[in-house]
Amino acid sequence: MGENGARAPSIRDVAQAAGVSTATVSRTLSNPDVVSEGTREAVFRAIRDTGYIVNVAARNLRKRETGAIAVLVPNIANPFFSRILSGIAEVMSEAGYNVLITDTTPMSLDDHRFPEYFSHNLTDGLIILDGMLNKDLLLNRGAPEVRAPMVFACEWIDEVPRPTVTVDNHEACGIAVRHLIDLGHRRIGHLGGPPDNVLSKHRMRGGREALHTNGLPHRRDWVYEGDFTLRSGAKIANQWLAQSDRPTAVYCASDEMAMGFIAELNRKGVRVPDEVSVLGFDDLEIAEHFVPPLTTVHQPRVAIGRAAARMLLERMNTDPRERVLGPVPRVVLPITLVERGSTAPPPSS
Amino acid sequence: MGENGARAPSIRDVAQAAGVSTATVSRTLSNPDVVSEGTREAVFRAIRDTGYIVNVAARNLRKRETGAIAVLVPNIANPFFSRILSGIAEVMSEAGYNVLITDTTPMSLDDHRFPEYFSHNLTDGLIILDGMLNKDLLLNRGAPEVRAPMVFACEWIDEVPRPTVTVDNHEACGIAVRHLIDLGHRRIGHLGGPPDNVLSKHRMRGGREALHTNGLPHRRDWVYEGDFTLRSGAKIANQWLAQSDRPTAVYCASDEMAMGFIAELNRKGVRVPDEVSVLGFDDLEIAEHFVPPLTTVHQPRVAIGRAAARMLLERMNTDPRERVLGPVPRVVLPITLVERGSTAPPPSS
DNA sequence: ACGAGGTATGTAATCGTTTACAAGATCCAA
DNA sequence: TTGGATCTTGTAAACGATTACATACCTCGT
Repeated sequence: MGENGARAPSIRDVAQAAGVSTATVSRTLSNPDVVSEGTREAVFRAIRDTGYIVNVAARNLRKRETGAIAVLVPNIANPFFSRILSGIAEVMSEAGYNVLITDTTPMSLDDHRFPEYFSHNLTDGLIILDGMLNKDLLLNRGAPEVRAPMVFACEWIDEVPRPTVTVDNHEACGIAVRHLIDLGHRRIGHLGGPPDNVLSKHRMRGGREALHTNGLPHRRDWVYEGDFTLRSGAKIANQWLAQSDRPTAVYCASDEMAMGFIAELNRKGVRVPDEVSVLGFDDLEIAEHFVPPLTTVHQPRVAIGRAAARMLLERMNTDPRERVLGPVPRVVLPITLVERGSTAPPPSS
Repeated sequence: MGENGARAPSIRDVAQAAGVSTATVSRTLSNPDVVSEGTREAVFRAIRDTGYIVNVAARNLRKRETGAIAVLVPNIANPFFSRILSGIAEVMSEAGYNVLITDTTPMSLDDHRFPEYFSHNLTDGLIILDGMLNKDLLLNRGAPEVRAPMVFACEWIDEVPRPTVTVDNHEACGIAVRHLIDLGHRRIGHLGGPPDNVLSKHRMRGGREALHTNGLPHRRDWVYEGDFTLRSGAKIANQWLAQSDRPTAVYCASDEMAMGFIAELNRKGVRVPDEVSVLGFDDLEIAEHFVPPLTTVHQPRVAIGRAAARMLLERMNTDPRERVLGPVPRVVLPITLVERGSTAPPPSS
């Protein structure tokens, strides 16, 4: 690697240039008030002259903290996460922390580099948005009280008991289904996410129970397996079209699937909501601007981010022993159904 | 902070448990082949038993490299960036690097924490997707040969001479406008991005020149100022509606604006492309699934990410002196127009 | 004039690794 | 048996900051 003699100026160079000790330089930087005015000026001038930037690695090593947290996102391509990240960034940067985002998808690193994230010296804490991480990696890594505290948001892993911020996915889908029933639908299907995903499971079950409660059938051939993406929504549209006996309404595990579904139907000349009602989940920015505007379950995404950040902050400030022994807080944020244009009474047929 | 006696096991603990020196442990980890089989096993066992995780801060300090790069994104909420990030992550993790993403929006850090990113000890390199960063912060920070190499992608800053990966925005908008002209449009408007953004400028000018070349007017009241977002597209729709003398086609500086524009018109009962043609820019995932499917300028986003990553890798491997003295490479990737359903001949009126 | 109390600075240990160098062991050819 | 190679391991010096502690210098009341 391009190693040659040149080195970035260190605190020593600054000290020398300012005619003081390194301790004084350090103090000037971290606590300007304790040094005399003359010294302070000399040090700042020396910093400017030398072009000094603190060596973060050295500081982190010595202080045993980094001033940064990491967010592990399953898929940055999913616009769902962006607002959550905003919420996190907002609270965290106010608290003086840097926020580093990592996509867990390309993590072939998994076994190698991954554990280092938990080592309390790359970051001071972790917010995990990915419920599919290897749980052994998360657990079997030495005493938890010496590891960086972590909290789950949105998704979680049942076997890993950590603080969690979620919405009531179960309840949400109950509300969604009830909305469709209120519109007069009796034949209700579901576009689900990947079957091994926690959210998929809860969303599926929530709807199923609501159907049961209302004496409606939960038909196997009316639940379609997708993966939260636009593309899978479009694919399911074709499955739906191919059926002779179809639901008149579907509720989806994500807005993207709902939109992919609608777009593909549109292309095939089937109008939403005239011929079939579609109900989304997430309330992405675009949902309101889609054609037709999407009826969907609104998740308070910024609030989720903020809550997760605040919870992490709190965990980072509690004694590790207590953190391990104490209860595991869980906060559940309220969702709301926002009715727009993609749902309507079933075709009178 | 929750500091108590407990400490994560260090390499010393492992060495003791395995009955070897710390040097041997270190070697076992970084280069297993040089130690004898017995030792290797003992060390690995000790690592397992103690739950040891390497202290990244200490390693970074000593090795003077971090094995990570940072990507500075202006706004993660913008789905445009996601595929670029995938491209970057792909080649970077293959090269053994971690990718850390930071949103520059909430960077009140700006003056304080920000420069540390350039200090070659938080990351080994930088990919900057934000052309609005403070250029003084980027430049006036000591000798460039001791700072982390950086490359721009998508956006850039003229005053900061660094390698760049872009598309020909100017040309792209020429093609866009020509497409509209070919369809028969003579009254062509533009939804632009923030006026101080590099991309906005180039996209605007490219279209204007094509209009000139074809003897068509570039009317001030037909260029609308937005900020790349859905919301601004919707706002502009209302401006358009309020005009008595309107363009019959608009080309937009982003897909989001195009979609916001279309959705708002739709809500007001104006159909696209029947009454007005709309041409986007970016070719987001959703563009194809929008109703109507968006005609738009396709940016090879994954390729952009890959190219930027490869370029950074190359810069990180060239001698710092040479890097500073040598030429500044620029790669321009080809764009294509993808014709879908949001453009059509003007209303016959 | 003296000591207490306060302020400003310096000295030096420390954080947990990596690695140049030295040294001990083993092996084999002469 | 001896003298290199070759392998394996240990010793100890970095890396560049922070901070507990010591020290020197003032100020001021008595």
